[in-house]
Amino acid sequence: MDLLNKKCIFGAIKMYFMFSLSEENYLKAIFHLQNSYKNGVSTNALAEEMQTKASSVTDMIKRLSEKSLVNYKKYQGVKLSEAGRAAAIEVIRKHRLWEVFLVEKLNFNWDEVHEVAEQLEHIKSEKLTAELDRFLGFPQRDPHGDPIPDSEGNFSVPNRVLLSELKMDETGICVGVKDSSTEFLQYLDKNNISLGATVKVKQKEDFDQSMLIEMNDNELMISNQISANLYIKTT
Amino acid sequence: MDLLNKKCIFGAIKMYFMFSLSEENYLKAIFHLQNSYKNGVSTNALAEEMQTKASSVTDMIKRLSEKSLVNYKKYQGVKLSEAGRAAAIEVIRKHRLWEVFLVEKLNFNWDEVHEVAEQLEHIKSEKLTAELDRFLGFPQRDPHGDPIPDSEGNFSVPNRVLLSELKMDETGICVGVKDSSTEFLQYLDKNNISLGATVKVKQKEDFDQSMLIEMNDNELMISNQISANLYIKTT
DNA sequence: TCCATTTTTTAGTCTTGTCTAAATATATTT
DNA sequence: AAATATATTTAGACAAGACTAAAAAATGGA
Ligand SMILES: [Mn+2]
Ligand SMILES: [Mn+2]
Ligand SMILES: [Mn+2]
Ligand SMILES: [Mn+2]
Repeated sequence: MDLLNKKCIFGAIKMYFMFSLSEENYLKAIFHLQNSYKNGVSTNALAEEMQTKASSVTDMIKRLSEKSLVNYKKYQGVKLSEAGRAAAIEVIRKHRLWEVFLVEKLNFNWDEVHEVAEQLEHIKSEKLTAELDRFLGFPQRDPHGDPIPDSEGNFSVPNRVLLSELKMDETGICVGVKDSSTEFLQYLDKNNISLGATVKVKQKEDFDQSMLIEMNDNELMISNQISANLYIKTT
Repeated sequence: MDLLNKKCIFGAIKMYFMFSLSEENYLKAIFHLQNSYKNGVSTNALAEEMQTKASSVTDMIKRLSEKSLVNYKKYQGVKLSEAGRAAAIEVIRKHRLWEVFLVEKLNFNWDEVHEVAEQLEHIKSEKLTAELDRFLGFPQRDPHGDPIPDSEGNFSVPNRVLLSELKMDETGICVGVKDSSTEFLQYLDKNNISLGATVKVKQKEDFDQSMLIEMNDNELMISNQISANLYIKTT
């Protein structure tokens, strides 16, 4: 092993905790997919998520497995180890903190932050992350309503449901988006749907699940594709 | 040419202005070395600056030359093209803006910012750079007194001399450091030498150029190694 | 159970950026 | 002008991370 010979801006000491940009992205993707793939994330799912080929995924999984960041048995899918989970959460923490920074301090709209945060999340400096967190006032949620892990990796799983699950006449507060794509967020902006606003389901169509909602004294008809991507805290 | 096939977070449009982390670091290094190597930066000088081998430098120079970022003839050293110079200045602009951010907003000391800025300078987002600049109030100098290029790449070459060039009884204001290493900056902190302070040369030793200076009602003996790394604006 | 389809892995190639060792060009002495 | 020393380039190898094509394993009917 010549791990210690690798160049590292922090010197040799922290070597074992440092991962490449690509490794970090895979860890993050596995973390997110583990919600849907409880007993092992499949190679194809990971390839889809990473916008790459299954063979590339297999290669990377082997490397991550070699470093004990994932548990992997051939053809059995992959799961994060404790170390892998911790590394993934650290990257997610940075991603979301930077998103808050971009929106709160640099006049970015919530639909513009993701791709820049994808770059910033890989900056390596414990002090930077800690100070950024403090500078932002230890935010609990990112601009899309997702929880921000603290420096220990702890975060509260938000108590929320999808708007599509609400029944007629139920109300709640819009607290997050499931889809953070530019397209979806721009649709929401255009239709005055924003986090923090109160929603009421005025009508619900059995056939296609489309619903008429009320928001800020405004009525709006939305399809299931929309309501299934909005998180609501019921009141 | 399959430039357009490369993955790029901005899509294909900006391809021709995007360079790899390594390419950017080489461009920056050449830019800095051009001050001392007016008629071409030598391979060895570049290898020394980049902490790598001469053969690796030759390889990279060929790639940069292929992309018209440098002008290169075998054995003749290398010079930045206009495009290469512009790219280098853009990276330096980002580096210095981030250094200001770290010191002004995130409680970093001026001896801690460099290695983090080395990472942040490669983040690609025009909006991010522009907004960071605005957020910081369009600073003219970084924490080490170096000029920050504006969005057009223009910067004022500061009117300053080295403290070592001052004669007995001359005074000035300390406006920058030539060496930004942690070690040097910590020495300065320890001895209460900071940018903005007034200096007076009280004595100068002909033999070794060491000098006795006065700063904030304090007298201090410094060697030539120190005085040759402090920039002074004479008053 | 056996066949067909899908999923996953392997084998071999490519690019970027690095390295060592060897060859060649330039510079400095004598 | 040689001879020597130094600087630079070439040749060949390697690692990370991607790809394509082909092989092998798992899965889901009939
Ligand atoms: Mn995001
Ligand atoms: Mn987000
Ligand atoms: Mn710096
Ligand atoms: Mn600086």
